Amino acid sequence: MHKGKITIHDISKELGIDSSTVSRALNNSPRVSKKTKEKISAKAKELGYQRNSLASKLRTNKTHTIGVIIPRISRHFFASAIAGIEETAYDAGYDVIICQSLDSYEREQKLIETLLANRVDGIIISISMETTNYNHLDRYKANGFPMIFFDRPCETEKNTNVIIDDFQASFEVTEHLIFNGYKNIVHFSGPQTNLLYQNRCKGYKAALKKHKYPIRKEYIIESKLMEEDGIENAKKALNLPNVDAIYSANDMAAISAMQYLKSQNIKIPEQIAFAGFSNEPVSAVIEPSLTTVNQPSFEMGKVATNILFDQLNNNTRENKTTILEPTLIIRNSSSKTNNN
Amino acid sequence: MHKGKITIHDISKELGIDSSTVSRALNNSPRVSKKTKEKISAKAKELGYQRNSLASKLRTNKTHTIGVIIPRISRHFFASAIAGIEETAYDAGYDVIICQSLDSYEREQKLIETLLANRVDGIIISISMETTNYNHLDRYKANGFPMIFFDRPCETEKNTNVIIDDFQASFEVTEHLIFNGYKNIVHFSGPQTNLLYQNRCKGYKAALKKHKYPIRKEYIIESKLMEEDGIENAKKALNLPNVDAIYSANDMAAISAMQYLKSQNIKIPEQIAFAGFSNEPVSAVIEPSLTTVNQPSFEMGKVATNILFDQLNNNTRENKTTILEPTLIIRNSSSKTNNN
DNA sequence: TATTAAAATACAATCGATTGTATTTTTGAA
DNA sequence: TTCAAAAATACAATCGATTGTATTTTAATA
Repeated sequence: MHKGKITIHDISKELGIDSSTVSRALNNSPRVSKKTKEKISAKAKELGYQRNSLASKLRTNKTHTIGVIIPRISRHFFASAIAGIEETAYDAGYDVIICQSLDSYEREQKLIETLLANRVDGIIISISMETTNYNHLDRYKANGFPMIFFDRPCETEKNTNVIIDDFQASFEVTEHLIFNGYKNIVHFSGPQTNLLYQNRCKGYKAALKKHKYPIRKEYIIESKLMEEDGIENAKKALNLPNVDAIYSANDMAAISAMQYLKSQNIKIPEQIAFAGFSNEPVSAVIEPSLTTVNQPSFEMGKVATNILFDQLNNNTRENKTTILEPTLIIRNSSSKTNNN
Repeated sequence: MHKGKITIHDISKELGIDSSTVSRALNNSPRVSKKTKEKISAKAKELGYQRNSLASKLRTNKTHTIGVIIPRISRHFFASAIAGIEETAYDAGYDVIICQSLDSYEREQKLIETLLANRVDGIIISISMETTNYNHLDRYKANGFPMIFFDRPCETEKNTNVIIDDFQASFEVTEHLIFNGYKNIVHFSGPQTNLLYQNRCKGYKAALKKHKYPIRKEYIIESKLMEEDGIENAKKALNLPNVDAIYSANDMAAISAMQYLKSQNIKIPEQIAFAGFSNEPVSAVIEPSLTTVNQPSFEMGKVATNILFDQLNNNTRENKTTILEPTLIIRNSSSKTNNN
């Protein structure tokens, strides 16, 4: 048997009913009588008919598909956001195509092209760390396609962003460390080309400033915050004088830094306290458990998707930024007492 | 501006060149002169032409897309397998559509339908835990589409599977525990409808048998091995006499069980030793670090994809099972001595 | 029964790209 | 310069489903 051989025309011929009627019947159009519908769907089943979505999408110019581009699916935050996106999308009868940019600009560009070529109805994207210009996105948006940014906002003028208050969360984490008596807090920051990491860095600085602590450039270590960066950063931190706490802009780097310091017999939090960001599951398992910030990832996915559908249904392209509230999760890595 | 408005016909009109020539030029056909190609691609760029893949796929009956269905993207094993799949696929000029079944049979069924409707060239799947019949898959395969099963094999007669030697790995884990002096080993098993968990269970039993240890039904606790199951299972294990080790058929349940036991002040591995399966990253971070089995996930993805391409290119549908070798990773949760 | 409105179905064009065949243009050899 | 071969381009059908319009059938009313 050949690939997806059966078409509405096969059904049409077998029954002597025009293919337009077959199409309408399969789409449950009121223009087809009940009796005919039954005959058609019975025959469709008999022949193993499987609609060709490509043809349908081509004709209707509607794919009922949204594209999602994220840095990597293995991060809990993104996996959870995708869950939120999929739930909302499937309820609305939309399919979701998940793509990972692996934080590569080139790949992100290609993915956009592919999604464009496949005529997705809209895109939800968390831009890659490498992305510093937005030409590839502008071109897409110029076509009038809706595009929602989440987690990592897009800096250019008019965009729809769904983010958390990174500044505020970062401020709270830092202040939490300060309240617990830590004075020389190193910050592992991400690429400053990205607004998200800029904001987290600003929050850190603002907290120091509020409490009249000095802001020292060398205490801000910039990297891509991958696992290996955490170790490198930890080494750098050890070479700085008096460091008694490290606040990492993501959990990944915090975890590997902690592992490294533990291997060097440095006590956490007694000698160096820790805080991370994102609440990856592993942060609850490591000892001491890692103080971090929980982002409402699932909700973010839902919100982003709903906004996308709003824009699609009302054919508007508003440029609002929606800010969701993160929560500080205090665990054992950041308090001098009470460490079980 | 309207959606993806520019077509080859627009270019055709503007230049007074037939659309067939435009199409050939854009596909770099030798039938079009260099000069014309240049004119066309310049105009295409100028107009912001974006090929409509849907039309192309419809016409050629080739989508250059493969579908991947896995239980969940958040599992490290699957994320890593996907990396292997994507790398291989992209090198061959194929797109990949990732879908998660969330271990639901119903969802898996729908996903197959969607992929079918979108005429993917082939499917790579790790079936859901709930899946016990294969009608939805058979129907797909009956159409002559290639389908590769990985990790969780398909039991029905003729299939192409890429799996690891679960029996052997499980046997080794269990024997490792036995060698370390553990005598009453509980096994957390997954749904026995799934060959994978059957094999892991068999390996466990075989090791006990070899060393003349009794196989006790109540020592085999079956569940879906989710996080919450680990806790439940741990409670059950505590009610059994003399339990001194737990071997869980996945890391997830092992980790949550360990966390629970630790909260009950039970010493690991002194009182109860642990071993898991899959080598989730968290298993290296928990204390004590968890002995587990590493599956060559990335390689599995690559192998599965290459087999798929073989079948596509040679138009064969062989039914081989490829078995990859897992490795036992011995950490601190399973040895009575040397626990740092 | 005749007439007409409503319901059901058929016809035909279309979505955008591809591709076999036909035609025109160019090139090169005689 | 002439003509065949080769190169370049044009024509037209096609993939499978959808949809506006036209036609036929059925049902309802007078």
